[in-house]
Amino acid sequence: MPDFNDQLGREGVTLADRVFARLRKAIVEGEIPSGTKISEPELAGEYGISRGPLRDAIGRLEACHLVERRPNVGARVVSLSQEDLLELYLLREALEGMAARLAAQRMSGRDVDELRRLLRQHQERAELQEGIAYFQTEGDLDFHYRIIKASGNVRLIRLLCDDLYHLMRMYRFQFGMASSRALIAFREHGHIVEAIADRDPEMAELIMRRHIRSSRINVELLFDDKAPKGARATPAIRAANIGAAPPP
Amino acid sequence: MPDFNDQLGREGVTLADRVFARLRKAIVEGEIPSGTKISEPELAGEYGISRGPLRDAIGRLEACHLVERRPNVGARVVSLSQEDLLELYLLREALEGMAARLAAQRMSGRDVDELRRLLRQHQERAELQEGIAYFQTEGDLDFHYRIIKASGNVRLIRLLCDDLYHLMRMYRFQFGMASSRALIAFREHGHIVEAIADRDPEMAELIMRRHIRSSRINVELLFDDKAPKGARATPAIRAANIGAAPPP
DNA sequence: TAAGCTAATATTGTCAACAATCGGACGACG
DNA sequence: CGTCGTCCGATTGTTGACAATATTAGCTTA
Repeated sequence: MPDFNDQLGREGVTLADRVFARLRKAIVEGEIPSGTKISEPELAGEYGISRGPLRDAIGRLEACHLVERRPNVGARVVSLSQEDLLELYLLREALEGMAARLAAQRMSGRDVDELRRLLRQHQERAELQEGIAYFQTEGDLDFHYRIIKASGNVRLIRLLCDDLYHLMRMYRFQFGMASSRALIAFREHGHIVEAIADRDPEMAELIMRRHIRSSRINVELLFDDKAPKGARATPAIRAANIGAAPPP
Repeated sequence: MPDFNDQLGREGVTLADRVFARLRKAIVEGEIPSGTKISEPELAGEYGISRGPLRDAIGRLEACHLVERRPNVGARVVSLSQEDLLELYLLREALEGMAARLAAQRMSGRDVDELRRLLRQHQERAELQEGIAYFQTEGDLDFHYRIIKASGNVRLIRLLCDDLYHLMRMYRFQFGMASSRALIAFREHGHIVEAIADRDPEMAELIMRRHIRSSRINVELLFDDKAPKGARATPAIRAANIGAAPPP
């Protein structure tokens, strides 16, 4: 299980660090719903700190694109949208494809074995739970997480692990996308590992990109099913519209 | 000429916004050298503001990875390294490849014409100045900037235009990489536009990736030349290697 | 009655002072 | 003579109060 909070190895020492981690967790896991207005005095009182560090934390949340801020107005938790999720998948396709390519070039034999072991673990769990829980338990994210780390590109790692993956987790919490693709996804993971073990960067990138693209298409179909017409309201969308500006 | 400061359309209204823009410019253009320690009281006095908004601005600089901060110690302007630049190129290869793909899918005919006109402008300037200044005048960045915007993927746009491109500009200011590749790069730009005009996403992505990869290899060779260990490659040899895709 | 303006209120942005922490210098000890 | 411990100065982190701005409620007027 990846530790998404090890921003700097140790957990934050400063107040702003800690409240940032707490807020991020609360937002990602849906404890603070999408579209909620962030009241500085209220939160400051709740966390028992002053507004200074809190503003700092909110600033970092804004940098992660978890809240949106308008000058002299305030910050709101981002509203998740289908379009944004699809855009996110395109980013992942490009970036993680590159990560897989680099991993195939630079990963050590030991780490490949480690990766194989991880997959075996997943297989056991997946068989036990008949596949449905592969995504829910974040085994999927775990696998991707390791590939990214194995790329050795610190900039790529920071970008994906510090920013984008929290967003992915947020989407999963809100849309709860356990899917019929779980078993297929698991097999695709196996193919990726094989390509990496073969030291075939082209192939590793190709499969990884297809893998993520398939996920995106799956989500696309899911949306189309749930929303035959424009006016559908998933829970997240409904929550997002609370207090939000009326659409133009 | 791309406007790298239109973070939110209008220029910042709040103090932190303005000082952030000023600081970013100063850092990118080398006015504040790499590795410099950022003294909060000093800068606050210099800009005539309090430490509050200044800390906010520094926080945003940290989010852009233009400064690095250690708790209870302070912030320093990032030190540019060859490895980091090469990593940056890999990111660009992945992301701008995707941008070119999307642009080929979604760009309007009018915008393609606009892009052609831009290239003609570049050609005139390039012919006048015999190619050397194509990179220096940021015509290159300008072209890439437009492709990215044309992708229509707001997340991709924000990532590349708000963060990575300031870093690229910083590297150009510091390493001054005007190169013999200017004319070749210009021709490659032409090929990219053709692929987009043909509505050939695969091809557009392929060429864009090769284009950026060639730039990376060029920089790599440049570094190797300057490094004392290897034999110096003549410009002819360097030119011969330009654009050659690595064998499969 | 509805639209527009004004004033009150609450929230955000900014400031200056206080507390906590780090880096370096000096001196003591092995 | 080198190394460790301690102290001091300076810088950062934090706090509460002040000023500026946006939102909202109420009032006036067509």
